[in-house]
Amino acid sequence: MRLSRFPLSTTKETPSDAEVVSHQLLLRAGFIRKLGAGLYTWLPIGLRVLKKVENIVREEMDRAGALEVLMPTVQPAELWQESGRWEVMGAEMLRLKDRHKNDFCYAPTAEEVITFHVRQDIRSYRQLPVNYYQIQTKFRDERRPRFGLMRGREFLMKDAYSFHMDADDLSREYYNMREAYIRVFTRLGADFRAVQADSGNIGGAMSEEFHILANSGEDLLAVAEGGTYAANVEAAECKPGGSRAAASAALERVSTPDQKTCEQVSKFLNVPLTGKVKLLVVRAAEGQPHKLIAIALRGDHQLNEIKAGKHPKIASPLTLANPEDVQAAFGCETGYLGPVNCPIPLIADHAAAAVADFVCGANENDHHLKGANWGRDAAEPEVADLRMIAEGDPSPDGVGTIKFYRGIEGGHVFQLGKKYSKAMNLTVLDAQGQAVTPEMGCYGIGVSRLVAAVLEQRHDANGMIWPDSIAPFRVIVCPIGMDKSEAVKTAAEQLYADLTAAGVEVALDDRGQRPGSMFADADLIGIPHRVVIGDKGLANAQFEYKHRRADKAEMIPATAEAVLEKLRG
RNA sequence: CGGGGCGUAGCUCAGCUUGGUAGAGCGCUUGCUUCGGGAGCAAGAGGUCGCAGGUUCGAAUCCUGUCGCCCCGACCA
Repeated sequence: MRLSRFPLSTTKETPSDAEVVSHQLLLRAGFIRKLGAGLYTWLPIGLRVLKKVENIVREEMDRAGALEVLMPTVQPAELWQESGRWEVMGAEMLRLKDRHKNDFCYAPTAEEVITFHVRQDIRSYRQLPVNYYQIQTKFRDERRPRFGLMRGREFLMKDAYSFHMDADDLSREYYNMREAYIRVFTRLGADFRAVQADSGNIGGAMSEEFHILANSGEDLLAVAEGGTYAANVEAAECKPGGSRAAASAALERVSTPDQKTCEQVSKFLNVPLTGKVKLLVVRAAEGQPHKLIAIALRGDHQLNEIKAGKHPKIASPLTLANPEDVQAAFGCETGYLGPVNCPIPLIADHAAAAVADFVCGANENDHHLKGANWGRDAAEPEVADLRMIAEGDPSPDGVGTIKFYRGIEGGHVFQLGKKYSKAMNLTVLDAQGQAVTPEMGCYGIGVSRLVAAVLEQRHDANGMIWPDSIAPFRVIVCPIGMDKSEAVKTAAEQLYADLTAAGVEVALDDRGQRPGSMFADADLIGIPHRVVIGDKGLANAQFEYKHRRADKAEMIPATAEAVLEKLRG
C-alpha cells in the first residue's frame, strides 16, 4: 500500500475525552473515530487490524470444527418472549418497532435465534453435536459506555452455540473451545489468563473467562502464585480455615462513642481487624421468615455480593437493607451491629465463625462488646462462603497464595445446560426414538474489544506496538528525500515491489514527508518492522532496519532478501 | 439512575466572573527556504459560539428549557 493513497489521519495531541491508553492511541493514530457514546467508526487502517483479529478467531473456530453462520442483528420479540428474557433484560436491550408496530430488538446476543433455527433443522441425535458460530455486530445499551472500544455499545463479537445429546459431550466441546481460545489469545500476542467465572444471568454451570492482563482492566482476578488456580474474584471460593480457638475472655460491654467503622473501633480498642466481627444487613429471599437477614464477616473481609446473592436465604440480586429498616430491627445505627442478641436470622462467613473472643457491635448506639464468643454469647451461626477472597489468602485448591491482577475480559466460555433448549422446546430424538432436550454451550469473544485490550499491553511512549499477526502492515518502507534522489526512489520502489511479490504486507511511505514525521507516524501506528532508505546507506549498498521494539536501528544489505530475512527472524 | 463537569474553527482549548468588532496553538491552502525523529518565514481559507425561547438598545457571555458528550458512583451475557 502506498501511503500517498492511504490517508492516515494521525494527531500529536491526545483527545481530552480518552481515559485509557488504547482509546487515546486508537484515536491519535486514526484507527477509529467516535460517532456517538459507545459508537465508533473503523477507519481503513484500524479496520485492517480488526479484520486480522476476526480472521484469527475464524481460523481457530473453523479448525476446532465450529460452523460459521450469519444471523440478523434485528430479532423478533417473540423469540425473546419464549425464553422469558424479553422481560428479564432491562434497558440494556435496544427495542425497536417496525412499521406494523411489531416488537424487535437489536441483538445483544443470539441464544434464542440459534435455538430457534436448531429447532427447525435438527431432529435426530445423528445430527448432533453441532457448534454454530457467527462474527456479527452486537448492541448493548450500556448505562455507561466508556474506555472507547473496551466498553462500547455497538461492538463486534464472535458468538458460538453448541448443542449436545448429553452433558459429557457438552463438556468435551467446552474443553475443545477452551483450547481454541487459548490458540486465539496466544496468536494475538497477549498475556492472558483463563479464570473461573461467575456465569451471571445468562445461566449455566461451568464457566471460564479469558482475560488480558492490564492495569486498566475492569475486572479483578485472583491468581495463585506458585499454583494454577485463577478465578474472577466474583467467583473465587474461600475455603474454611482452621478451627476456632476456645473462648478465653469474659464478655464485656465497652463505650465506643462515634466509633462506627471497623477501622475506627479496631484502633480505638487496639485490637486487630481480624479479631472483629462485623454485621451487614441485607434483604432476605422471598418466603423467608424475616424480611431481613444478617451477614457476619470478619473485620478485615469484604462481602462478595455475587456469592452471597446465590445463598438460598438471601435475596438475589443482593440488596443492602436501608438504614431505617435496620434501625427498626436493631434499635441502633448500622455502625453498632453485632451477633450477640441479634434480632434477625444470621449467616456467618466461615472466617467470621472461626474467630474467638471477638469484638463486635453491642446493638446499642456508641457501644461495642469485647470477648464475645459464638456458642456462648451468640448462637452458633449457620455458616457459608460469603466473603471476597483477599490477597495473601491460601489458594482455594490448596496450592499457592492468592495475588490480585486486573484483567480485560476478552472471551467467555459457558456450559449453559438446558436453560434455553428447555424454555424454547427444543427436542431431538435419541437412538431409542425418545425426545431429548439437548445440552447447550455458548462461547463468546469480544473481537473489537480485543483490539483495544492487546493495545493496553502493547504500546510505549511513541505509540502502538503490534505483533506481526495483527499489525495493519508488517513492514513500512521510509524513503528519505524520495523526490530528490533518483537512487532512493528507485530502491524504495524496487523493495516495495519485491516485498509485495513475496506476499508481505508492506506500506510505502511515499507521501514526501520529512523524516521526523515519517518515523513518528510509523511508530504511532505500530508497524513491527521499519526499513529506512537514504542516500547515505545506499552509498554502501545498505538499508537501515529497525524493529518497533528495538532501541536502535541496524544496517542490512540493500536487498529484499535481507529484509525478508529480518521478518523471519 | 444519583452526583459533578463540558458543548466556541477539522482537532486541543482561551474568551463568559464584570454583556459591546470572535481569539490562540495544531492541522489545512499557496509561495520561498529546508530535508535522518512531528522544520522556518510569509501570505491565506475556515466559526449559525449545541439547539430553542427569554432579558436587553445590544447576548458566546445573563436567565429558562432542551439535546449531546465526559468523569465519579451504582449497574452490567
